[in-house]
Amino acid sequence: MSKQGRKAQFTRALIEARSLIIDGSLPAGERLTETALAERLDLSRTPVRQAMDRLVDEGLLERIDTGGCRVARFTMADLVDAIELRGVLEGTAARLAAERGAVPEIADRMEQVLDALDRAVDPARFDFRAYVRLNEEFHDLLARLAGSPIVAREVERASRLPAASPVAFLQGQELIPDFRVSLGRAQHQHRRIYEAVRDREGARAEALAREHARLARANLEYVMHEQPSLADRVPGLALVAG
Amino acid sequence: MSKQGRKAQFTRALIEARSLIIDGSLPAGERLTETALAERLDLSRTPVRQAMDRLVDEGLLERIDTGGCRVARFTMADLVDAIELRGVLEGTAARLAAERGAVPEIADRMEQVLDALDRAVDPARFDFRAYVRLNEEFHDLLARLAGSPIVAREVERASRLPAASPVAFLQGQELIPDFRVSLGRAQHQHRRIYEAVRDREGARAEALAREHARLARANLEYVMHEQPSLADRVPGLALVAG
DNA sequence: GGGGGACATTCTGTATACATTACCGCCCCT
DNA sequence: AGGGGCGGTAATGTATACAGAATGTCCCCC
Repeated sequence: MSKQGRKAQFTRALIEARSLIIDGSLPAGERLTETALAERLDLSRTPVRQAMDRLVDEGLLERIDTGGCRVARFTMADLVDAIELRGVLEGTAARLAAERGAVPEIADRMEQVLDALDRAVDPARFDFRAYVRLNEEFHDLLARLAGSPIVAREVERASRLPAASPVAFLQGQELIPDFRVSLGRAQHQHRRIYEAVRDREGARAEALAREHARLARANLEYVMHEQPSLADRVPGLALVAG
Repeated sequence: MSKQGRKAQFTRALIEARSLIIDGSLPAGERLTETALAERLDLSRTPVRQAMDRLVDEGLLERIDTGGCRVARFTMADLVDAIELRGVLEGTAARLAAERGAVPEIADRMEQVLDALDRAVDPARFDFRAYVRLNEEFHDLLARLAGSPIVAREVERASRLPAASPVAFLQGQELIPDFRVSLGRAQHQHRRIYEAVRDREGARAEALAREHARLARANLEYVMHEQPSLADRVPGLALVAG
């Protein structure tokens, strides 16, 4: 048994199984048994079962009544809904932060992140990797800005739905013609969201955060309609039926 | 091993453990080990562990870094947020149903439920048990009205957060002076929500659904401030610190 | 040739064994 | 007397054994 990490086998099972599903090695709709997966990953059934439970929770697997699982089959509509939901929940986080006042330490950090994002999208010293990292931190901070663990938790959960994550399309975006323009637009929205929260404009903050999530939807639609060849660059898009 | 049910032990562990937490037998903050719970429920660790995983997911338990769990400690603010979230998500379900058109079969059933609810709150033939059952069905139908499995799933998840369920306060409500008036008000809102969905008034439907969840908040605040003695009649209120 | 039923296989759900790790209290040393 | 190390105990993580259920398969009978 591996010495590193307290739940090493479980973690490995979770990560590897998730990869298998997301990159399409396990085709959507395929039946998946504990035993088969355990053998494939060379693990015992115990950690594999836990990992499968977790993946069911994440929505990547569906339980079958009789036992065992099936790889979830997503439609475009499902991904659109997942993105919409993330927008709604981030919007709620933003609105509550505006109404109740933002947690000062998180707001401070957010200002730093926004400044850093400005630098990252500056054409003179464009830094894609920095953008990805900072964008992720922005969304994490936004989830926690209202100081509500319950809200933060659900925002983060919604971000784990397939292709709903704020970072899901950044990979593919590298290959989209004017993606730098798109990142600049996103950063503009980041600023406006924070501004609305700071100025206690709850409705505006909510609406802006929702609209911000629409960027992901636009990217989704672009990839699916204009560049289906990029679909395998975006995590989870292999799951989409048809 | 029990003959009845495919996951009888797991189910028993989940239900009994949840009861122990919700009714306060396991005080908030208390450390809870697999072994201890397994012994207490007279089960092996395997189903107990799965049940604990699930309860962590539901938010009733918190994982401890080192392994093991702690019974979650909720504040009033947490319950308020949980209710707010349910309102936001039901609002989203209602708005999307309005924007995209409601699923006809679900809308049909909803009209029947609304008629039945009218009868249940009619003072002449008031029927509390029927109200509880129909109210639950109304909220279930609302979650699915937009025809989005993703949205329905998250609405239902939010309803499982402690004391956030649409039915959480009905128990205690029996003991509140003019609770019949309150039920009538709730039913009035049910009607208006459905009406807005039917007439494709998305913003109105969303706002009404959010406001409807505020009834739960009002009940929460009433119980906590006016009738703390009722707190143990409402599932989950025993978890609230202070 | 097709359908149905008994059998075999496989899988799940549960219990339990085993090794590793964390926890707790005690004692010793300074 | 207080703090730090040390050992015992208990709990976790993982593997595996076993029984019951589900699935399918193969053969026989029609």
